[in-house]
Amino acid sequence: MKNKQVSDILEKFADVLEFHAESAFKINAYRRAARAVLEISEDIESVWKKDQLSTIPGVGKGLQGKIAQYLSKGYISQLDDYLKKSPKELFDLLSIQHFGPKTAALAFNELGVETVSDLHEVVDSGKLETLPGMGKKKVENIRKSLELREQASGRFSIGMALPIAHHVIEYIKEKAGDKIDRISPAGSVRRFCETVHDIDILVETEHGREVIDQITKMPEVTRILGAGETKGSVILKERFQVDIRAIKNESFGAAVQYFTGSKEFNVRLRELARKKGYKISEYGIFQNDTKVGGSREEVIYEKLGLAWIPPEMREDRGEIQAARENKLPELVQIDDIRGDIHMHSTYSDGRESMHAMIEAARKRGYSYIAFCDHSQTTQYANGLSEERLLKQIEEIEQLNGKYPDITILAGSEVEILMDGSLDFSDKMLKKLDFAVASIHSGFKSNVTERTIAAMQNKYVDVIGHPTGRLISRRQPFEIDIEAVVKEAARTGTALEVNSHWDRLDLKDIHIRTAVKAGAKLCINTDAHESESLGQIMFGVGTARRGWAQKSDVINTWPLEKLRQWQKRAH
DNA sequence: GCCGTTTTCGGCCCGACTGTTTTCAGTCG
Repeated sequence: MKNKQVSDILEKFADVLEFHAESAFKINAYRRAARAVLEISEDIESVWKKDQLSTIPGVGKGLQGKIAQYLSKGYISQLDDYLKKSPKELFDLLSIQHFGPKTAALAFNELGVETVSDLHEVVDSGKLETLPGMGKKKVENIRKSLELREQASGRFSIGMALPIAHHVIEYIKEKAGDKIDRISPAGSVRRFCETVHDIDILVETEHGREVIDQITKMPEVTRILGAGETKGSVILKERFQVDIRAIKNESFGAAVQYFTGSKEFNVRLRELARKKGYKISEYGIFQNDTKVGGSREEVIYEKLGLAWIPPEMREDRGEIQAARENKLPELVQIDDIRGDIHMHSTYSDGRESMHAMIEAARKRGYSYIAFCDHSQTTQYANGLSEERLLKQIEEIEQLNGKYPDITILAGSEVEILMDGSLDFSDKMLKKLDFAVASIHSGFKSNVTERTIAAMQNKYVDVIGHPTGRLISRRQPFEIDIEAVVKEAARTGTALEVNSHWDRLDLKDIHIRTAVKAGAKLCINTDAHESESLGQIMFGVGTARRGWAQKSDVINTWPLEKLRQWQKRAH
């Protein structure tokens, strides 16, 4: 699957064009195409081989040729020509804040700045400051960015960001509750993106300066990037950037809409607004310079003739069209989840007893759960032998007697072996209520075929974390999602949406593919301690980003329906 | 470079902030 590589090279092409001051519209066309390539779940190489590159939105004649050249030869000659006339570390240079393409071109042409360390040098020597249009403050900003670049690391997980956002919101409510009205997260946190760059929080207040002053006094603040009347920006714990904006009542809805994004979504929405004779900004929606809305987000959608679009869908993936036709899906919600059917206990590598996990599940109001501890070949995770699994089944029977308000299912996270077989016999699997089949080794060997083989087993209900990625440190398997999804729909096997913040696997666009194909999903936490059951919200958020409805998700169903659905039932 | 329920040519989202200027360019979101 080379979609990521193709997308990256188109982004780089756009950067280079920007450096060489080509038309902004042309640059934008490259970026749109880069994004579109990433959005399709089909392998770009097979699309190309079928001669269907033109079906990708934003890919016309010119880009088709470039993508084809990249896929067949591994380079784009026109890009290479540009690169010859560009700084060696152009892409690193452009990633520095306040050092955009124009400044980079100036520094390259006048001072021969080719690398980040060249830039360090001309900043320190004062040479940069001598260039036309440059001054003390500009150079100082660049110097700060260089410094920050060394400590801050790009994007971090929604699993870390959301609790921080909630913490900041609680802090503001506590310290300045009397000065604020509404308060909301915005940006990628509100959209439940899998990773975020910074945390945006909007506050409705008439006392912007005071509220923002409060934020800068938070004990976790390690650096104040700015603090004014309408905007404050701080770094928490040397890592997380939090931007707070103080908004007046009459603009709050427009601001929440605007700062929630995504950028691509906003662009589309504004295009539509323009066509309908409106103009929208973060201050409101205007008709002939008269403000016709702004306090409430919903009004903007109403004026444009759209159903309100849930934040998780705002990615310019067809949701505006759907909202126009009143065909938005009714997305699955966290309260729809009736049970978590992939969790671990001290039987394998969980940190808490079954008893503790059950108590936590009851607190969440679940009506059923399944223990799916690791199976015998997963030695490193203290996987269960048949003998120990039988013992666990027995204990679960007793626990069911003890807890009449929740049904505890005996399951296993059974291993998909190198040849596609499972590491428990059918005879053993038959004794269980539920089975999740996963791959934990042999990441590079026939993953698609092995997964398909596992789905053909009548005792396998769910494929666990189907692509195996770890967001912070491991690439997904080379797996043919289209093929897996098709087989999942055909065999009646659900695909897991693993809620762990570092997995979120399946990811949003794959979920969308699955839903379209009629495959079922199962949103689980894979919890190894009771506290992690709360992570279900990240799985639900990701499923919503994939347009999943309640009916698509098997663990929103009553237990009876779930049992009926299982292959083993017929 | 892409695209078409106003267009096959002429459009392509919007505004704030900053710093450098004396009317605006660059950067960012």
